[in-house]
Amino acid sequence: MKKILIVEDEQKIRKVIKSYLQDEYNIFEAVNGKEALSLFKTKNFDLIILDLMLPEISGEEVCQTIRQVSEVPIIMLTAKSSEENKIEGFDYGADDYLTKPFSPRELLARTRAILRRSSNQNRASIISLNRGEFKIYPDEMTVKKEGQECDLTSTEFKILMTLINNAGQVLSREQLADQVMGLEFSGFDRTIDAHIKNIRKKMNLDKDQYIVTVYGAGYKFTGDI
Amino acid sequence: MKKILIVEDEQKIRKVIKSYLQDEYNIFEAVNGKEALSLFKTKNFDLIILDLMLPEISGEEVCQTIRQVSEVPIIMLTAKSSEENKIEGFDYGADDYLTKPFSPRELLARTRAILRRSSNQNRASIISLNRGEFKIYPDEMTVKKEGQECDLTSTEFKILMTLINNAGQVLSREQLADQVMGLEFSGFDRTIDAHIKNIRKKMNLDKDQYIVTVYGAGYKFTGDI
DNA sequence: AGAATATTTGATTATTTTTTGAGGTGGCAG
DNA sequence: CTGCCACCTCAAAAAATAATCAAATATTCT
Repeated sequence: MKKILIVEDEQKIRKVIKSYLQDEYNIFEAVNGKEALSLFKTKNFDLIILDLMLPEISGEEVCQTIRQVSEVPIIMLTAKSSEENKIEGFDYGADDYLTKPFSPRELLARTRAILRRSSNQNRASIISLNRGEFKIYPDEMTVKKEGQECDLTSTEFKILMTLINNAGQVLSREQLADQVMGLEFSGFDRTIDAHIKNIRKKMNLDKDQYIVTVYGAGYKFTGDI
Repeated sequence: MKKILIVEDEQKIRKVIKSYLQDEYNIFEAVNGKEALSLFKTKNFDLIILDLMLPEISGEEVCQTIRQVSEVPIIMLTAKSSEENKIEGFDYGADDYLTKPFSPRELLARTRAILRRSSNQNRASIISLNRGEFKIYPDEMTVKKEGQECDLTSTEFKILMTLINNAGQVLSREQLADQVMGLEFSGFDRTIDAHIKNIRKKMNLDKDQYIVTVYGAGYKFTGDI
């Protein structure tokens, strides 16, 4: 889960932001610039949401300090509404700006957009199995066997990708369910089995080809990628 | 090194932009529309960054004039006050737009994105589908099926173009909404569905023709372009 | 301002996927 | 070899998601 640092002195605003982001992200909080900078040194955040108006060290300073050593995306929250101030403020190296009062939903949308952009830079490329017999296109969510589309559902595809991304490792049904359906999923073991069955059937795999059942433990992906 | 032309009357902004782009690109500057057009005639730019609000000749005019003879990517800068005009910006043939005050880092990110895209595939001015059954005219925002105009609205057209520009890739409803209605849009998912329905109806498409629903994920454009 | 268009929305229906439970299968330890 | 337990399969139920529609808003045009 991606880690986001919220730097905001007003507790109320911090809380609202947190409530909107915590379902998708791992939230850390700092109430002033000093705390922010010391937290920043200890963790690798994926995004920083930074209030401009902070006690002691200002948001601008925090932003500039961080920029000297890191390219982490920064969204700045500014209370100054006059356009003049914003233009002056826009060169501290932030990636985006929101003027208070802002809509938390918009903040969420911008957060997603920025994180998408930064994760898009190393976009997953085509995965080829068995010298081209299978081709997997992560962006397109498709799998082809000898040019013919296998038509996996999104859950099936996610399970397959999880196995591939952890190739060689045995993943328990629980680990797979956590990854694919989310932690709150509390269904039966057989759910994963059913999906695995469908994947094997749709990709026409033998039971020991690529997706191997590890008796008493789970499944693992084997074979050259 | 790729050549970028910045057309902006405010020196301060021009300077900031230049400082962010000059490491990677060869920067040229114009302070008004006239200068821009005359520079444009002498050099083959890879990208033009164009302020909408210019003295003498407006940014829109500059954009239209350039578009009459060239497919060079254009990023438009628009002032917050004319936010309603954003949509029109696309009509003038801009490839992307940023609202002032904007973040220079975001401009850099979009610049890289656009140049990466345009180096891969120089977009045709007319897109033909299924050996001419459909013809799409991006500049005119029209789609014809066997010569007959399909009469898409601008939102519908933009959704279609977004899908085509990312052909093969699955785009979530949120991504589509971000691209087409902007990040501040916070409406319901069904909005996109409704537009897709209209596009399919107006273009008389089957559900698996070109615009494919990817259950649980979004939509994608498939088929030869 | 009023009409015409376009967009958004909420409700309803339709569709697809996911989950589930039961029964069958087969490996593995004793 | 035998029985147990984990796994596989299947099909039906349940849940999730998408399509469609009509009405409410918003926008644009005249």
